[in-house]
Amino acid sequence: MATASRDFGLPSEFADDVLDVVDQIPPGRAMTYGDIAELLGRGGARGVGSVMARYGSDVPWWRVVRAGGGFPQGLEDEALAHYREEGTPLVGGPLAGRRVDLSAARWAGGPGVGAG
DNA sequence: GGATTGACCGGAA
DNA sequence: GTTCCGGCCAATC
Repeated sequence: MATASRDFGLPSEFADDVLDVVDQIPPGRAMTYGDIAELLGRGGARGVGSVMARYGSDVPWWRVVRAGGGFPQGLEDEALAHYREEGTPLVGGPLAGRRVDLSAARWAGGPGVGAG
């Protein structure tokens, strides 16, 4: 697994795995860097972020947020635009949106993802 | 292999 | 709510 639509070879299986999980996040949902790292069982919030910074362009990176629902550094506006069109639950509503409402958007890796 | 960077996390003031 | 600090890990030069 972890190699379905990407064939440009990644520097490590970790990177490939991270992108794979992010790609599994359904629209209108979101996950935190720490959650992805924990779902994989390795890496870490920092490790996930590092991979995303280089290869996140190939996956719906906006569905990945920081702990608490914050947006990726330097892409706040980009992410916000995607949440509005996907209908992702935002704190205070789509007009106040500055954070994702993880209490409603948090995705724990649906059935078939991770170790099960 | 060493040093530096970066889309992070949690705690405290 | 904002700011400062240490810890954590992977990619890059």
